[in-house]
Amino acid sequence: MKRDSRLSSVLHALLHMAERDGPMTSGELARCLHANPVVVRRTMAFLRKAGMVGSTPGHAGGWILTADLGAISLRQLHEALGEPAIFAIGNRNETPVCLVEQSVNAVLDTAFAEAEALLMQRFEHISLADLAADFARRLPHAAAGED
Amino acid sequence: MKRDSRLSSVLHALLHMAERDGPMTSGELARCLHANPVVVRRTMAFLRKAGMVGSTPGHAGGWILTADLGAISLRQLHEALGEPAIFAIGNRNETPVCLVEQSVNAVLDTAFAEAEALLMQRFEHISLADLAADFARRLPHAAAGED
DNA sequence: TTTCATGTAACTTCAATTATTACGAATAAG
DNA sequence: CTTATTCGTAATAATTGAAGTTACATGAAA
Repeated sequence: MKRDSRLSSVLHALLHMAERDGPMTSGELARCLHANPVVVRRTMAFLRKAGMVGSTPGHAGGWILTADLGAISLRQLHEALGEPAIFAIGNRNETPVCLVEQSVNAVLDTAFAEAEALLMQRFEHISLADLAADFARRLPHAAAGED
Repeated sequence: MKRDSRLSSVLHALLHMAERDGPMTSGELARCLHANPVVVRRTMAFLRKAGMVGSTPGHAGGWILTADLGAISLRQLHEALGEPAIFAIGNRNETPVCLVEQSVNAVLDTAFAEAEALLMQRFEHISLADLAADFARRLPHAAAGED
């Protein structure tokens, strides 16, 4: 299965945008992410709908942050992306008639729900500002290194 | 992405086997699971390698449990299946040069690792016997209903 | 008006499980 | 011994959703 890396991508993109004065184009972001510009636009469109970024076409256009780094949590980003499925493991049949399978589903659902709740709780308390701070700690007082 | 339902499948299969005196054929299990007999054999082969079930070919052959229900935990089953990826979400690049992306990966890895640890802890303490007990509670003292 | 850049639609590619077909090997019944 | 049954496994398609690609329309600024 191919894993969804959009959350990882937008975090990377937003942090690069935060270190930039003007807008960044899809092409520039794509080069940072080693990705495709169309995919970048497609993914960033989700964040635009959520009011986190803005885009302007034409000369000197591109993408800019429209919210404070401290006001954007990983959870909000996950939601902005449409809350994609977190787990690659799931029930074979979500609405079984078989009582045995109902027991199996109930037990697995409970365990996965607990794990998801923990993850969302963590995501809730991590903001882009936290990530930026972590990045600053990694900088060995060299010039801001791009990728 | 297509979700992996093998853990769910083998739980369902093992519980049906537990309620049976003799062996169950791949065809019978496939009918229970609404699945394909070849897929059943392929999946059950993992559990055979782990010593949880046995198979015999030919007349009156099929699959039998070779371990106690209380001795098989969800965690052991997950391991027997080769510990497939749990999350459908992941980093875009696992070995980034970019310091920004390293921060992103570190933060996400930590959160996902915590969620995985919780899930594995739950799996460790849930046995097939627990599932069988849950199933018994669901039975409205009707005849053992098959699917 | 020309040039960038976004906005999208319409594909193709990719990855991993699941499904299907086919055939060989082993076991037990007759 | 022959036959029916059942597992073992290889080879190939179907499936699903993200990611990549191509193409073109739209909008903004020089």
